[in-house]
Amino acid sequence: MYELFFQKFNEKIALTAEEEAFIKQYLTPKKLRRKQYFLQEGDVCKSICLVEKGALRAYVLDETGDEHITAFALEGWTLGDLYSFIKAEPATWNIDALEDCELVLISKQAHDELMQTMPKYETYIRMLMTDAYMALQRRTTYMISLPLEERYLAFTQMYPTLFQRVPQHMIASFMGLSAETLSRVRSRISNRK
Amino acid sequence: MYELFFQKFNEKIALTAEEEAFIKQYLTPKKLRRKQYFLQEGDVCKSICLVEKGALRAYVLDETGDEHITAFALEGWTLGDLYSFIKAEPATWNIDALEDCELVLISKQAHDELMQTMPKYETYIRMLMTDAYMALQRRTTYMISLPLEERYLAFTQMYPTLFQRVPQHMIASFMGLSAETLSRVRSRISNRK
DNA sequence: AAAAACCGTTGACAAAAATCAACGATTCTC
DNA sequence: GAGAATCGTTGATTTTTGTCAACGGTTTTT
Repeated sequence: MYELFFQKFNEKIALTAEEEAFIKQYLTPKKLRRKQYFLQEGDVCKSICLVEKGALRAYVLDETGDEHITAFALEGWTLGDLYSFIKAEPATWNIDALEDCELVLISKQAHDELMQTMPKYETYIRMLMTDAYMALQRRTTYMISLPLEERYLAFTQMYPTLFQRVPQHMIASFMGLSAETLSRVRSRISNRK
Repeated sequence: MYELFFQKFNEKIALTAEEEAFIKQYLTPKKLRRKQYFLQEGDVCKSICLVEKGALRAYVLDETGDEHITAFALEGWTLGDLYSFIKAEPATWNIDALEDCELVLISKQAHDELMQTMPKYETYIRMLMTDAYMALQRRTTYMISLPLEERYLAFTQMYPTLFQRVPQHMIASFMGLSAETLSRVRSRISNRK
């Protein structure tokens, strides 16, 4: 159990068997069926999760009830409404399962205790945050600076697995486009080759 | 010297006078005249900086030579091309001074040594990253989910000082809009009141 | 196994944003 | 202090994107 969680951890910071056992005490497994919520808007995000199996998406609803996808998570990725998790305020994001999922949960309490007692955990979180920030920065830079077709190609290269696995209208939403526009962007790209 | 740097640090993690003195050894002051570069695309970002006085902007150039502003920094903010800084790869961002500036620089080497030797520094950086990530996440969420007028108002509230201090066409660029469109958005907002 | 929901694409049209040009009013620069 | 550059706005036009509707082909649900 928790294979991917510790694989990802060890890629950043090597852990001894004892350290792994220590951390395991703070983790909780959770299974989620397709379409089930991991988090609903208004609730406090009490845990962040790592995806062992399956796929999640995060989205916000606008005033007309339309969904706008803000993030995805596939195997090995970590997801949560970070603002809500850190500040213990109501979440603005909804997170639900695109496929049946196996998750590893770290509760806020577990997170705080690990942060206090285990320097390696803090280092891991720091590195995770740094990587997440760099990735989001790149996404944002592409959003404002690349024309649509280049942006789509850049995103494809940034998240190749994701784009194969997730319906295109969700990719469109993630990019801030209508499904029809993305479909036309794709057809323009294939015509120009 | 370094007043704002240590003020910001102490807001997160309280430092003793000895600890401040220790950190000071790793810092370098730098003055920058308006329009001077802090970083140019293609160079490796060897330092991140905290702004003691003045204002910076970061931008990328597209294939037609147009600028797209990716970030600003006012007094107390930290800025750099993080990806380039961490990975020691050529920067994709340009950073220059919008006003005459006084900066505090942390070189990559200083950063790495502090990270190794001083747990409080790592904690500070972790918190800085976390805050930066949450802020960027909010910006990204607004970008894809809010209609233009609401987005502008949300950004105004998110960065009130910035919006007073920086020319509007740069705000437009930061939001991924043309200057003319932002001007019209603003006039629509004032007319509806 | 049948019905329902979902998916991606296309066409016609409407709405939104970019572009180009011009203007007066600062503000910088020399 | 004069000339040049920058700034924000507005109008006219073009381009881009969203919206609405329809379709055939999946996949899900029951």
